[in-house]
Amino acid sequence: MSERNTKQRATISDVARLAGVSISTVSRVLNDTAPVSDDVEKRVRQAVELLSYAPHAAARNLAVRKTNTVGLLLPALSSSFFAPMLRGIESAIRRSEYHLLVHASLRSGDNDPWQRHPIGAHNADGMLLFVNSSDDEEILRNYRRDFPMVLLFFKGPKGTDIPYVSFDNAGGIHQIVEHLVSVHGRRRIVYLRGPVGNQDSEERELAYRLALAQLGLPYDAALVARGDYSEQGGQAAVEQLLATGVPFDAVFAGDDEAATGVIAALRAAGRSIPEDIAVVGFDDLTFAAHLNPPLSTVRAPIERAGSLAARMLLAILHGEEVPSASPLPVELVIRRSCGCQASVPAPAAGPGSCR
Amino acid sequence: MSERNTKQRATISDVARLAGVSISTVSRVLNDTAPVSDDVEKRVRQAVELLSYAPHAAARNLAVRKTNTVGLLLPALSSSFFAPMLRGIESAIRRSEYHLLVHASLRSGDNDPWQRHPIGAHNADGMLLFVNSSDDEEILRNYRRDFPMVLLFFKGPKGTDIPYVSFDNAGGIHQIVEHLVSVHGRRRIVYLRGPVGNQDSEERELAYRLALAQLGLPYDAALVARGDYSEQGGQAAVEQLLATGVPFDAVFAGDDEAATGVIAALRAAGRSIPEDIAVVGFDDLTFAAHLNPPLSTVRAPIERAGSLAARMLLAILHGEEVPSASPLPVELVIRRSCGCQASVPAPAAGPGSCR
DNA sequence: GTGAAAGCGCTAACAA
DNA sequence: TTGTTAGCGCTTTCAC
Repeated sequence: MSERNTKQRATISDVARLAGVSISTVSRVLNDTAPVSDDVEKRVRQAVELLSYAPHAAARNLAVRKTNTVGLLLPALSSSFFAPMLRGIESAIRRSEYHLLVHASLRSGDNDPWQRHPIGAHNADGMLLFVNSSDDEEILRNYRRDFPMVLLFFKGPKGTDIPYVSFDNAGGIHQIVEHLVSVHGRRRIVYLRGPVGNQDSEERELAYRLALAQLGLPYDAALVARGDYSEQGGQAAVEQLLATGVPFDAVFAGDDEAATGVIAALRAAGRSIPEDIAVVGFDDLTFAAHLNPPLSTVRAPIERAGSLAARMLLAILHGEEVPSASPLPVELVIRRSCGCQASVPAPAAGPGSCR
Repeated sequence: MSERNTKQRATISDVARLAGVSISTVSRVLNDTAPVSDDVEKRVRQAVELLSYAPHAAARNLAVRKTNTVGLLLPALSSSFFAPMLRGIESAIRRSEYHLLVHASLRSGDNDPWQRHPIGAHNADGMLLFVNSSDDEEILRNYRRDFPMVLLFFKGPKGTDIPYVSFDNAGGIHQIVEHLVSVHGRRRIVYLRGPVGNQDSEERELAYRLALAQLGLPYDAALVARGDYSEQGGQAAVEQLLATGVPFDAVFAGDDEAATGVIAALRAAGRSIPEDIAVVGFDDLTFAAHLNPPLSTVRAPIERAGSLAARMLLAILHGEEVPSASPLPVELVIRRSCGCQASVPAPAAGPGSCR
């Protein structure tokens, strides 16, 4: 039988006793906070090693009034979009002295205090926020307390100036819509929305309308379908569109996941892509290149955005004044679903070119 | 200018003072740990509301000697594999009183103590571990201290009996290999490994060899290629295989990400899939159905595994004895890349059938 | 039903 | 260079 050693965790006093010094001395060598004689330092380090001592974070946090962790609040951990974002955040946080506390908050309105404030000043020094609005109250409260925050892909409640990161939605969308009409002669382009309340989606819709106007194309409200940045959402939206009989020759999905649903629905309905209907997405998630046909889309630097947001938060935590980042540039990625024949992805192709 | 309110966080004493009671009373009503008169309770709750007080986690943790958080250690946050796993873990943790502390530990061997023990008894009550072996020392230390752990997809160091979750690799692989040979007559099937040290990959290789033997096929070491569960790895492996000229008529990739690389490399070399070479994967990640051709694979219940592991850890934290879970059943998913013509995925098709 | 007071393990003055 | 001590904000006996 495995003989488990149930002895308690060693504390700083244990180390001090074993090394024959006071606890403050131990604290000093561990934190390099004051000079200590070589001899003493050696003894302390030996004791630490022997007891495999590790300082208790909660106690330290309490004493220094700092938790050494930053929180991340988002709607879900899964999804192809969050993966690169998380990677960016994690890599930035890892090179700092902070830990990352993550909370995915699908539902809200709970009354358990631990659920109501999953992350806040009580357990983090600052937080990264990706929420679908509606949490304004909580954000404002933190804002008033000067609690460090950085927002991911949305502006905070009005009246606040919380720094945030964002994509240059307008620029990317102008390019891809122009590509669809100038190169492929599409004229009835449906826009597939993201979840209601998603600021990115709203910006993208605006940009879509603007692009249409600039290209001299009429805006038809019937061509705006509601999705939720999910495959099922995209599929359902297209099925409904097909059912109503509104004519269209292209669909611009608010994100790539929705685009895969669009493709599936179109194909199931016997429409060929891109001949009958061109489809394009947004984000350039990892699977986009492997879809059938390979998806033309707008590449958003998601990982970079995550890393940037984290670094902004870190800077704030280090006492710096941090303004919102300017919108991160996106890039047109032309593959086949728009009608181009490029067999190789042609990054940075201008809207007028095709490969 | 926004007029920020820089007042300090309210503490329990502030609440007590405002409510005209002692701090112990406040603690009592907040934790429902002893009867309190209705009147007092009301006053306390009002004060809490007024000050928007939230207990300071570190202080509470210190007092109760419990952190109320569980840690998750994994090699990376991104990747299509971790996404569902994280979702499973998160959803289980969220319905408990615990928080989730995440740490992605790409590199190791660092000497900063915070890096060396990113998660442990100092900041968590238990942990979920997804590591590529080599961290045995740390695991053993925690094990000896009775620190609650649950391992994800690997058995712990020998001599330990740390509970873990796993997939029924053997069963799934037997089915898919048999399908490849019985239905499609493939005889030279390459196995594309995962990262060295990955137990799942080793199990899968063993199962592959066993299946070959049972089907009366010879084992050829030249048909075992090394990958790393990544698209690039799969691509490189196939390119090399092609370069050496070893003949093969199918490739079984250790996971779906590698399979996409395999497909890309094969196609780039002008081989048609599945006519020339059949390819199958493992996991059934979200993109598998959308590949071209749609990927036949073995579906692993990743999200369920994550959730199960988290619930096991929670059970241990609640004082229960928890044995390792029996391997989670996997399921053959036949699409087109194996040579079947099914236009619709046929879940649970037997190895002998094709749609 | 309520309050006083002793810690939880650590850091940071302040002395020596 | 080192030790003593007073907290950090909270829970939890132990009295009352």
